[in-house]
Amino acid sequence: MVDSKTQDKRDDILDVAEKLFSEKGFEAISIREISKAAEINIAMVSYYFGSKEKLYEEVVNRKLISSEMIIKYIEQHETYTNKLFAIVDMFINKFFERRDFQNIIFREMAMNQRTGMAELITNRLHQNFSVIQDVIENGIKHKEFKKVDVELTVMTIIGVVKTYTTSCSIACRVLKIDDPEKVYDDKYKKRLKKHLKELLVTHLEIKL
Amino acid sequence: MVDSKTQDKRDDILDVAEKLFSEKGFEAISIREISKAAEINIAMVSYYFGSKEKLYEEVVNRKLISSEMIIKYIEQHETYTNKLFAIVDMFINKFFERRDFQNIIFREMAMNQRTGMAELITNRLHQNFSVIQDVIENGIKHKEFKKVDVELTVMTIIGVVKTYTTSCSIACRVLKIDDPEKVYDDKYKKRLKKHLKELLVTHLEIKL
DNA sequence: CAAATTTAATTAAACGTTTGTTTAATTTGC
DNA sequence: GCAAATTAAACAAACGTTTAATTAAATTTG
Repeated sequence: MVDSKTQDKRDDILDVAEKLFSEKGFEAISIREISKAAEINIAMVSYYFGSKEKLYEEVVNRKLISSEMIIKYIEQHETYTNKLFAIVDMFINKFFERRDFQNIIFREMAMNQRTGMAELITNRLHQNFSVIQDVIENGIKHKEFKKVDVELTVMTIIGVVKTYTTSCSIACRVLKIDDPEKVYDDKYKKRLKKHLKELLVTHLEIKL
Repeated sequence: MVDSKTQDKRDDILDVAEKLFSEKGFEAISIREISKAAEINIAMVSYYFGSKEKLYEEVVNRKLISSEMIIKYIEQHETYTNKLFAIVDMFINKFFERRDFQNIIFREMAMNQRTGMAELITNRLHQNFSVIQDVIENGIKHKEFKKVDVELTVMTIIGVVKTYTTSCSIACRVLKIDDPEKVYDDKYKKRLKKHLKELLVTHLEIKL
């Protein structure tokens, strides 16, 4: 069994690494910076994780949303409309609370480096996207939604949320927000949810 | 006056650097890699551009879309609907032909490093977004569009295109495309344009 | 117009840093 | 007293940049 105190230390390092990696990227952050921020010796990263790359893999792996989680989250809702709305809520919530992490994910997606890592992420993301796709497809089949380009509709949902959370400085300017931290206020979270749902209501011709 | 042969060499280096930076990011690419790919001596980068950072700045600067270009492109269209459609066409065209470059831009946006560079990009992007915003706002004012959340609608337009072009591997999986290069086929370009326009038509309640 | 001279382009080698990782010694907790 | 945790120091490799020497091109001169 893993010592709980040791686990805490590991988690500390993972948290710090996640924050730094997300801010500046994998290559731009040195083990020395991570060690300093986590207040540990440089050698401890190799000691705990083996290498910088393996540390990074663990950072990514531990926070990926599982499609099972999404399915469990939406299965309690009756109509496809409500399932879809639940997905919107969930995704925006997750993106807002894990905004640091999302930066890592989508930066990794935009590159073809570290192919193993990219493949892992692609697989997991695709699973998540498939859940959304299924809901929309079933909604169409049951005449709850109008026929649309399902795949691109999925990308639209992700695209809006992703752009909002990963291009914070642009969001600030567009929304005329003075303090970058306010971008993640509840006020704007609600506004984003409202916008995305209205967009889907008209696009899918949902009758409320 | 700058020698045209020298200018060609510079452009060669800029092209190679753009490709490599876009694939793996600024920090992950060394001057030695760039030199090798461009078939020049390592010292030539410093000689031509001063430093790696200044080379990067030039890579970014020379390909940013100017808002003047957008304005000129759309002013020939009469209705706000056609202006908006022209914007959609233009953005998708630009994103498709400059997909390498877009990776750089949005990676830079997601980070807060190199603050000077980020600020430059933010300013330029914001100008471009403002043009779209103006069109939508005026369309609403002239009753051509329904009242919507204009700012988030702008982010939606950008978000879809951006997600499509900068997450190629995900686009492949979602759209069931076997060869990554096909993602940028005309077929899919048309499909994306069609989807985005239909999305806007319903969202803004445009009567065609 | 060719030779001489100056300027620009290009090169290989070396520079000092910083990188990720390892080693071997020391401290800590049980 | 022993194993695990932690440390400081050292490692080779790679980094961006600079240097000083050489070649190529352009300009001036006789």
